[in-house]
Amino acid sequence: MNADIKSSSSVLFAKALADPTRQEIMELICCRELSVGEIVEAVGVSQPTVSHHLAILREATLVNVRSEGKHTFYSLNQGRVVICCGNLMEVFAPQSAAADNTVIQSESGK
Amino acid sequence: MNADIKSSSSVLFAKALADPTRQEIMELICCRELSVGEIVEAVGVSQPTVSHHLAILREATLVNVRSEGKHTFYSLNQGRVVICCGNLMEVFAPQSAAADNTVIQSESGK
DNA sequence: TCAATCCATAGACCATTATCTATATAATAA
DNA sequence: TTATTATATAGATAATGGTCTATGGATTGA
Repeated sequence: MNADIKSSSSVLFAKALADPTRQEIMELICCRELSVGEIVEAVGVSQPTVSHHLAILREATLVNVRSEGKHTFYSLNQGRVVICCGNLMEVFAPQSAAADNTVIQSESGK
Repeated sequence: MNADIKSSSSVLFAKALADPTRQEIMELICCRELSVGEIVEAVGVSQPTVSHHLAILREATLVNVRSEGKHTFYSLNQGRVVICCGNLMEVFAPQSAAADNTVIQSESGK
């Protein structure tokens, strides 16, 4: 076990969150779909930079993507956030009551 | 609100977790105290590198530190992990049942 | 078909970071 | 005191990462 923590999903998840612009994007699309253009307008960086961040979020399976005509809509995968946070707590807070909470368990096991 | 997400504790937390060596160290000291030398022996990088990683974990208040003679013992701050994960879920998974779990709420409010 | 729009990718550039060696500091032992 | 051990800090180096401009591919409208 624990063969390659380097490519573990926990590291991938943390890396995806380890940038303020990405967290800003995640907040924007947390509870709604936004097109790339709308995200660009909101965060104030260039369109390729936003695409770059979205690619990282995609690779971490943290976003849902939907294409419609010329537009591509992104929304946050909240369930994935819950699963990843649950995994972190299972590994790094096993002695905490929250770490083996049944709600989190059932989410992470789906 | 949301004045400077750049220096937010969520970004600091994610950055602390965004390295495989640091996650390895966190696992090692998750449920016990280890001296710096013991950590060095376990992770296979140089002592200054381990000290560097421990400094980052300290700045994220993710470790408890105790000095005893020549030795310095580190252990993981599990409660902090729970709080930070709870914050992440509140922000990035507000529509999930796990995000406003009472156990997490009481922990993050202490 | 042609032009315009939307988004992704490529490449360059600069900042950050992970790692190392060397050294400083602090505590203990001789 | 002097030597030894344990840890932190400083500085150098190489890799990673965030951002930009330029460009390509796909879709739509004229």
